[in-house]
Amino acid sequence: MSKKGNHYHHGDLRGTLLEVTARMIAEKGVESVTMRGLADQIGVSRTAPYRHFADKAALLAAVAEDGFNRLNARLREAKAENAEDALLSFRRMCLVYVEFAVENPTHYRLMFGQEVLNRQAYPSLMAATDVVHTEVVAVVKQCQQEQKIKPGPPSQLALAVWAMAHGLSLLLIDGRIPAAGHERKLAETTFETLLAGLAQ
Amino acid sequence: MSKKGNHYHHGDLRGTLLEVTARMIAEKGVESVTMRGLADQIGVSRTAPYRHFADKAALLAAVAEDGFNRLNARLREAKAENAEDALLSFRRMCLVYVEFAVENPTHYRLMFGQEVLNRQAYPSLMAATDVVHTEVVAVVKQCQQEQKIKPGPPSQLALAVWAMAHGLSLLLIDGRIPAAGHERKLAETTFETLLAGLAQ
DNA sequence: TGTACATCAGTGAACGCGCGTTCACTGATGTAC
DNA sequence: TGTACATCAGTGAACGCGCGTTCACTGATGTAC
Repeated sequence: MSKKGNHYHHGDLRGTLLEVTARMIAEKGVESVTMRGLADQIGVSRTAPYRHFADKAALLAAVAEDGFNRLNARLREAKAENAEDALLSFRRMCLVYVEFAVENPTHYRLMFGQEVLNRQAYPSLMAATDVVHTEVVAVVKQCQQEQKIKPGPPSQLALAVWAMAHGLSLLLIDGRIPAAGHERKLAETTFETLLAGLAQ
Repeated sequence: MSKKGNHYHHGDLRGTLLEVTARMIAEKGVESVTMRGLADQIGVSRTAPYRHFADKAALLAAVAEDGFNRLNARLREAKAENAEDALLSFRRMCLVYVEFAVENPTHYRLMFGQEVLNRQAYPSLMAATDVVHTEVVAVVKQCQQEQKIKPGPPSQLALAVWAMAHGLSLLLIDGRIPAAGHERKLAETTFETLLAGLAQ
């Protein structure tokens, strides 16, 4: 904890790397992230990061994983806030999802993009990714129990939801829909349409 | 047309560039495309491509545009085949869309990805992109006229469709859904769910 | 409490590579007369 | 039909850059006795 004056041992370089990488991604996109630039910006030698991450891919994988964890936390939060009403949970989760993407566009792209190839090599990243799917499936099941969503394989119905959320997020992020400002409204009506199809 | 023996003038370097780039993208992904590699593979000097494209970005934009044109052609074809039944047109177009993406994953990613930044600089690319949206809107309108889709702003309903198609395509392409082989079936049931919501 | 030593997070210089692109040029083509 | 010349698609060498990563190293830390 004696940080002052200690320029040799950084204290929490790993954490700082994750943090600064995330900030660089947010500000300038993934392609702006370089191992050298990162080290320079943190004020550490260019080889220091390699003490904490085997290579650049590993660092990006960790950052992507962090993103999934944040998204998952928000999804769970949305669910918990409306624990008594599954359908409301569902609606909130859909919106929260798109909200997250719109607020963290470059990070969202990293999470789903091709910068991290070879995802098999990062089991914890894959696990974090799976949680999204699991959460959606769970809430669908709950809605089915409350008879707000038609019967059928939950994972299949959940897929429709995820596809919609993912597609809408990306179209918004990439500016393919002129929706500046009223993304929220747009997402709402879109999900209501889907929900109507899921009901019955 | 006297191609034989003429090694100086290629004949159709522009077309060949587009073709080979598309093939490289299909085989190894966009990141594998380099101006040098392209020239080498075609057997032309490394500067020759610059006679036809201002820079790499311009080449990729042209390839992306080509992709949109191919997709649009298939959408129109699907529509024309079922001109008498708007709802059938609609269904076919949805499936054709996902089919295209699954068959041309890397190309599809280029079309919607971040490799081509600065799309404003390529008006014809933007035009080709808009056609997708326009086509979907048109078929939605038609379905509304035949009272197969509920009333409401067609472009908004079309958005739900596009988002679903886009999201499903990407999830499939990126292997985030274990669906090897039965993508088609999966897409069908997913779109049916959406369609149920669009009906009424 | 003091010392010896293993451990590990840092350093700094350098390697080596592939890339996009520019430059001054040359060979082929097509058109005007 | 033959020649002069503008045009344009090619060439080949080279520039210059930023990048990820390796190497042999050194300074700080914590633990065993």
